[in-house]
Amino acid sequence: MATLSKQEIIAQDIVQKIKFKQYNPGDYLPSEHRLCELYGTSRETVRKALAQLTSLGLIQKIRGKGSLVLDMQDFTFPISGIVDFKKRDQSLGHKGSIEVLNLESRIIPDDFSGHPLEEAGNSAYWTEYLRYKDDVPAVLNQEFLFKTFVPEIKTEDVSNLYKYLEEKLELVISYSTREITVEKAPADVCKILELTEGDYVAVIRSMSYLDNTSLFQLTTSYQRPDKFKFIDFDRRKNAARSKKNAE
Amino acid sequence: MATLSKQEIIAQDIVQKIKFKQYNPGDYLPSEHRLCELYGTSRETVRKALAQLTSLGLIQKIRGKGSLVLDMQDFTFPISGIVDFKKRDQSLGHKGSIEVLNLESRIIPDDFSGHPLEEAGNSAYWTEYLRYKDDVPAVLNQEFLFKTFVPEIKTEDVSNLYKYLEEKLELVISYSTREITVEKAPADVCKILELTEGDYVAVIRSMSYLDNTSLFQLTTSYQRPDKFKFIDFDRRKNAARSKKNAE
DNA sequence: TAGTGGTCTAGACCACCCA
DNA sequence: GGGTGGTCTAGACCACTAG
Repeated sequence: MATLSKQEIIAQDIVQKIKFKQYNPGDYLPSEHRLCELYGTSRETVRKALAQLTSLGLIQKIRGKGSLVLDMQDFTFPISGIVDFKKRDQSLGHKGSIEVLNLESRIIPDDFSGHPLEEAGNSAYWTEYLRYKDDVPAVLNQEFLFKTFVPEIKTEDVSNLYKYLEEKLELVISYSTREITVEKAPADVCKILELTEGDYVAVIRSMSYLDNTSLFQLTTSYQRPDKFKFIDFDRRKNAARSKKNAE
Repeated sequence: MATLSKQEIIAQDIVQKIKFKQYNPGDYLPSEHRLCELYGTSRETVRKALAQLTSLGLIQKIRGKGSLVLDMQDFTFPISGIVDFKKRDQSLGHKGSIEVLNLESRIIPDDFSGHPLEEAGNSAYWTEYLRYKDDVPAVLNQEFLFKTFVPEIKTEDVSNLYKYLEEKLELVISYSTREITVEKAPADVCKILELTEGDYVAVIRSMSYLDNTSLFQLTTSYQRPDKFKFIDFDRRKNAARSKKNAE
């Protein structure tokens, strides 16, 4: 069973209400005071819930006025990351949209795709899989999964990797770093993504960590340029608010 | 004068101490209790400061143990965004690394670079500028700045745009949305970035907003593929922690 | 068992917006 | 002036880690 904190419950409830148009873009949410009453909690707890929505870009808090619901129409939930699903999730093409090309044991090499690897020599699973969008091979993923944390994995688990890792292996995935570049596609990648020699691809290299800061996954993802879109919501870290700035 | 909250002061102080190796990757920060004493504040305030560092990817909090300083060596500060400066900031090439090609008044067109524009018809400044990296033209920016918020701007202000907007115009820039794609470069962009016809570029389209949610800036940024790198730190939104998951 | 972080509370005072 | 969000406090109880 899932155990959710009050702030989580409140946050998710408001997210749902935004999603299903109970609160609309341009509206203000009920005031924090009112939300305290509605959920029977203290103000700090409500504020922590609202802080989550703020960092997701769902609301903007305006001092003296309230919490304004933003218009994120163009941003399919979730807000940030690779848009790797069609807007309207057709029933066809949904199933079987991932094809696992390879799954085998390998020792971590000295370097992988430019990653600096302190973990060289460890055992891991190596897997390659292809994701289709609009029935076109759109993304080729190549990755290592460290056996220390993933002792066993089957082909069918790869299609729903995070579900498998979190629910079956009960790993707590915590954070990852990503690096996006644009590069000429290697010949083998070209072939798989049905590109012509010399074409460019977007390359995403990422390292993913558990909550105890252990690296468990190394991924290189080659994205067909015409199928690639990365979206991002960014809040400016207000280094300092100012009245009258003296340089 | 800048007015910083306690949590900001604490956060920045710890950031500095990490930056200057007073706290090192692999170390634990002083406990929250200890930090309360050190800064003379309550625990919630300390925790808000640590929450900032967590979302920046500087630390990882581990229950029962402490706040571990992460190794973000490969991530030049700031953590997320376009890496648009050389690792070691040489004195040459630093000055004059931006060349303003164009600055003029224009009416917002019906669409711009695929942006859906409700603001069509408004007056704005239109500016194009070129950013050099390693003495090569690396990024071409084309953007609109709405005159409602930017009534006046000079060529020299463009080279330090956000400094001008925040310090001189006292605008409070709050958030922005970004979209990254990979596209064939238009002919004029090719010429400016010294690419050959048909080459690809990374394109970043962004919309930037003030703290009252007003859109004030629309940008399209063409990045030479060999000079483009986007880095990102991502925390997994823990939908639910679980003991034993039932489906 | 002692120490750590995770969550929550019921107040308080302030700055801002608006009628 | 009354309502809003921004910040801070001094407690409390819990869950987890470690020796």
